[in-house]
Amino acid sequence: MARVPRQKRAKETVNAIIEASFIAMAEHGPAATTTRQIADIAGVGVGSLYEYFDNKEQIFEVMSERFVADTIGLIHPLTPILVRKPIKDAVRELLQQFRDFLQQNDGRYLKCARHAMTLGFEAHMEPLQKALQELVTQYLMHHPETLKMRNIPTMSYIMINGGIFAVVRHLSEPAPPISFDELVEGLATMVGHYTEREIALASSQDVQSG
Amino acid sequence: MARVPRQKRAKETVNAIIEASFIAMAEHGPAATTTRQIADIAGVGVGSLYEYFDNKEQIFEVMSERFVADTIGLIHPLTPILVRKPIKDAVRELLQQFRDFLQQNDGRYLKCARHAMTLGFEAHMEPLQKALQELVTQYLMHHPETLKMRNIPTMSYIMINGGIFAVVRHLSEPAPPISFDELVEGLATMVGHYTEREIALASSQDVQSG
DNA sequence: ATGCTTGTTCGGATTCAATTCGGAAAAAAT
DNA sequence: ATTTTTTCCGAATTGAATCCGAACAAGCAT
Repeated sequence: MARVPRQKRAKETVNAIIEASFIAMAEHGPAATTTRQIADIAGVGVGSLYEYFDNKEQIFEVMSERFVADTIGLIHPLTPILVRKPIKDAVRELLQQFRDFLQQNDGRYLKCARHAMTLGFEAHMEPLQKALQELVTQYLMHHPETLKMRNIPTMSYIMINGGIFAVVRHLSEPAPPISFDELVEGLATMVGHYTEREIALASSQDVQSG
Repeated sequence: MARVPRQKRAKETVNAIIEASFIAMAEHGPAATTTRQIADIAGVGVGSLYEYFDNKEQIFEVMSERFVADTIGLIHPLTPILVRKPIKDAVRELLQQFRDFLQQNDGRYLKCARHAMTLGFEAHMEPLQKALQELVTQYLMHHPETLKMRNIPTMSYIMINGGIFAVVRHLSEPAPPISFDELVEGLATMVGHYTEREIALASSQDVQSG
């Protein structure tokens, strides 16, 4: 941001701009969204955009940041609930909540997420990654038997990255070959089987070595 | 394309433009790549770009198509070799080949894949998806016991999409939390455990119902 | 209230990249 | 050699992004 809004009026302007960006973006996609459209929807002059944002790209960046922050806001309060559930239920619950989250506000987030990759939202994904990492860690602590698994960092890396992309990609497809529910079930099964198999292996190791 | 190149000279021009796009794109990213840069690198006038491409976006589209076609060119001849291997070996081999492929030409493909999402290259990914689907199908046919698994379409969807993204993302990260070998091993293990568990489940079903 | 300073808004002017266009040069066809 | 087709180009056009300075509002001391 070129400048920080000090007065209430200015803060409202900044907010209106971001809101307008979500709307314009959801409607036209990022490439076809012009500064004039954003300004018109926000009800401000074009020049005002540049008071608080260096350029159009930065507006989208702030949008992505807000999206990521809101997603974390979804995950964080969910954590204590998820860690009590069996792993497959936890995965299912998380993904269904995520879907509902994307579909609120007339699917605004969904439409943005669809185009989100079209922007550099990967860059802002790190906090989300951290939040999910934290969720995994919490989960493992509540289920000591899962700590027997090997390669926990590797597997959580795969599940988090692979999971995010599989979901976003699915949402981006106009005619996905499988339903969202099938995707959710598949991811839950995948995670479930992996942990079961690893725990079984760890137990047999115990028998052999101890 | 606005026009089709008929003479050899013209075909060379088109090729030079695409090559130049790869180079410019790898260096500056898609947003910062200008038509003038492409033209300069290709050694042609700006006007020439528009002889064979409707606009800049279309140049990127053709690039994406070439990238996808080249990737398929990697996978296709690999298929008969992979289908004979145990599943974990097949996954390892495929991923290592894919990494080498992305890193050739000074990482040109990798850099493009990194920004690829920034373009609409997802749109052109379908043939790649098909090729991988075909690989999975071939594999299943060569290993009849795996056909007992449930939800094969769902699981291949997850593995293909999740796998591609995990690899591209990992290779793009400046300081990844795990090594590439660990990632490969993790993905191989994940796939391996899943199939083992599913096959075991299917067998116990057989016992119960038959 | 009044004058002063700081913050805010705006839209015309400017800049810059994408795209167009018309004619010159090269290749092919006659 | 001449005509026709294909190719190439870069100056001119266009339109969106960005800048800027005047006009307007808010805060604040006197």
